[in-house]
Amino acid sequence: MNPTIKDVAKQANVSIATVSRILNSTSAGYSEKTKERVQAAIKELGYKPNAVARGLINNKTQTIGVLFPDVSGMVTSELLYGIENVTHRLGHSVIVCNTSSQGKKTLDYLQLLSEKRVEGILFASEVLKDEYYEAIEAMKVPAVLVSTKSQKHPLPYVKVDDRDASYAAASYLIEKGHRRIGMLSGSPKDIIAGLPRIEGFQAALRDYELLDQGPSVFSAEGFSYEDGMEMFKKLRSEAEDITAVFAASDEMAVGALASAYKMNVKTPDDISIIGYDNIKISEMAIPPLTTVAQPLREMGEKAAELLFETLKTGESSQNIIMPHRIVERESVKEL
Amino acid sequence: MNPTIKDVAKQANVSIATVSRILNSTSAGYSEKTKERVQAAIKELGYKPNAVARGLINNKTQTIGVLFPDVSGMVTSELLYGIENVTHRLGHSVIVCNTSSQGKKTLDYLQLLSEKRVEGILFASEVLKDEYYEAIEAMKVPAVLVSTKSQKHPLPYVKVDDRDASYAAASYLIEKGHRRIGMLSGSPKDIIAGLPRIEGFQAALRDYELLDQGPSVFSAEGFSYEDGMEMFKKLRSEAEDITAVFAASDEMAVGALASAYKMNVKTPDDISIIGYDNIKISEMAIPPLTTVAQPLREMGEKAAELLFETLKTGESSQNIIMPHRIVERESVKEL
DNA sequence: TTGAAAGCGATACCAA
DNA sequence: TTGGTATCGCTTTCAA
Repeated sequence: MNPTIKDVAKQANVSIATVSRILNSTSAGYSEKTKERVQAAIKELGYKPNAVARGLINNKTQTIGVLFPDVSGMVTSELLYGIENVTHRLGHSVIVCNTSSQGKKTLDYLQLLSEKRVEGILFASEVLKDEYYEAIEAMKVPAVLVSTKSQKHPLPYVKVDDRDASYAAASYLIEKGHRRIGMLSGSPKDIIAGLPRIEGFQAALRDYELLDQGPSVFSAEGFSYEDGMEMFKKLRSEAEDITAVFAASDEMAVGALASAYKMNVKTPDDISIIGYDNIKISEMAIPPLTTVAQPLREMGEKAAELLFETLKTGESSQNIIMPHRIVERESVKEL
Repeated sequence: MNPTIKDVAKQANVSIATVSRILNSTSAGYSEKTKERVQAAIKELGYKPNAVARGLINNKTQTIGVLFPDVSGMVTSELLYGIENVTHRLGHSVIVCNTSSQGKKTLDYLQLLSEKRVEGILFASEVLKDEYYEAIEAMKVPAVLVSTKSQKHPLPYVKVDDRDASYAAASYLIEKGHRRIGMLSGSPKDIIAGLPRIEGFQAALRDYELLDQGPSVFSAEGFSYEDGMEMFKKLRSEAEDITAVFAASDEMAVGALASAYKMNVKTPDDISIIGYDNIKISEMAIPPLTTVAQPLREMGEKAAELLFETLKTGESSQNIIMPHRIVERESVKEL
C-alpha cells in the first residue's frame, strides 16, 4: 500500500492535521522546524497525497472531460493539443472521450464523466443534441463548445465564423480573377459545418454577381478525402468550365487534388483549389494547398481557458469568434 | 449539491446500506419491492453515484494515464484511438498527457497521475529513461510500453519489429528489381526508431550483396516532412544513381515526394519511394504511397488489453510483436 | 503552534 | 431482507 498522511504523521511525530497544513502550505500553523521534519518524513516514505481523498472532501477533482466525434481526426488532434496544453498548465487533467458521433455513446460518456465528478466539459466538433444539453445541465458543471455551436442552448462556444470564412475563400478566388467557381461541400443538412459554409460561398458569388452561371455547389455527406475525390469528379462532369474550386475541408481539397491529378488536369494551371482548416496535410500536398486557416490549437486553448474562467468566477462566459485567415500556398493561380 | 446516497435512502425509506447493495446489484440482500422503491428514488432525484467516494474506499479509480510525446501527431492519434476504444469498453477512462519529449514534464505528469491514483500507465513512442522507469515503479501500478521498448527495464511492450519491418521494406524494393537503393532515416542515435530501421535496411542490402555501391543512408534528426525533403535533396545530390528510396516514416516519404516533384523527378517513374507507418496521409499522397504498415490502432488496443489483463490477474504480461505488412500502392515501380 | 475529531460519499462487515 | 457503523485518506473547524 501507498503511505498515507497517517504514516507521515507518525514518522514525523506530529498529528495528521499538521501534516495537512504543511502539505497545503496553509498560512502558518506550524513552525519551521516541524515543517522540515515533516518534509523529511514525506521524502523518506515516498509519500504522495491521495488526490481521490482530496477530491472527496473538496469536491474538486481537477479534471475535465472532452468529447470528440473522432479522436484520430486531424482537426481533433490539433484541438486536443491546445486543450491539453492549458488544462495541464492550470493543474488539471483531461479525460478524452471518443463518441463516434453516436448518441448512445455520447450519453454514456456524459454519465461516466458525471459520476467521475469532472469539473467541466468541452464538447467539440459536433451538433449539440437536446439530450446532450440536458445531460450536461444535469451535471451542473460548466461546459463550452469548441468548433461547434448551438442556437437553441445557451452554451458558450469558441469557433471560427464559418460563413465569413467561406465568404473569404470565395472572395479570394474571385479576386484572383476567377469567374466560374465551384464548391465541394459537406451536407447542407449539417447545420454547423455544412450549410453555413455553403451560404458564405454563395453570398460571395451573389455579391460579385456571379451566381446563375450553372451548378456550382456539390455536396457530399461528409468532409473526407473520398468525398472530395468523388465530388470533384462530379463537378468536372457537370460543370467543366469551372476554373476554381473551394473545398469545405482540407481533406476534401486533397481528394480533389488527387482526383484532378488522375484526370490529368493540373493544379493550379488547369484548376485552382482552395481548402479549409489548415491541418498538416495542407502543407504536404502537391502542390501545397492554399487554404482558409482555422487557428485550431488556439481554439482548443481558448476554449479551455474559458472553461476554467467560468469555473473560477462562476459567471458564464461569452462566445468567442476566432479569426480565420487565408494561407497562400501554391494551389491557386491568378487568372 | 448533487444528491448523495443518503438522500436516496431517505427518499426510499431504507438505509444507505440497502441502497448501496442495490446500486452494486450485490447478490440478494433486498426484496424486489424495495429495489423498485429505491430505483424510483434514484430516478426522481437524478442521483449519480460518486465515483470519487467509490474510488476512495475501493482504491480503484477506473482510469489509466497515457503519455505521448506529441498528442497532435498522426501516429499518436491512431494509437490513442485504439487505446481509448478498449479502455472505454472495459469501463475505464483515459487521461492523456503530452510530454513534449521533455523529461521534466514527463516526471511531472507521472507524479500527477500517481496522485490521481490511476490504475495503470501506457507510455508511448519514446525512450523510457531511467527516471521515468523509477517513477513508474514507485507508483506500483502496471505499465506497458507502446511503440517503444526498453532493453534495460522489464516493462512489457507492444510494437512492430522495426528491424524486420525495415528489412522487409528494403527486400521489397530489391525484389522489384532495384539495385541501387537509398534510405532516409531518423537519427542513428535514436535507439528505438532510428538505429533499428537503419540496421534492418542495411541487413537486407548485405544479404542481397548490394552494399558498397556508395553512400546509401541519409540520416536526419527526426522523422518529419521537412526532414524527408531535406534528406531527399541530399540523397539526390550525393547519389544520383539511386532508383529507390526507403523513408523511415510516411511523413518523410511525403517530404521526399514533394522534393522529387520540385526537382522534376517523377515518382515512381524516375524514382520509387516506400514509406513506413501507413498513416492517413499515405493514401492521400500523389501518387498514393506504398508503405510498411504498422497496425497502429490495434497496437493501441493490444497495449490497453495487456494493461488491463495485468490489472486483473496481477501477473505481468509478455511483450507483443505486432505484424507489419507492406501496403502496395503506387509509389514503387517494378524495374 | 499544535491536536482531536467531524465529515466528504461511498462500501462492507456484523447484528438483528 | 435489512440497518448500524467502521473505514477509506484527507481537510477543516474548534480547543488547547
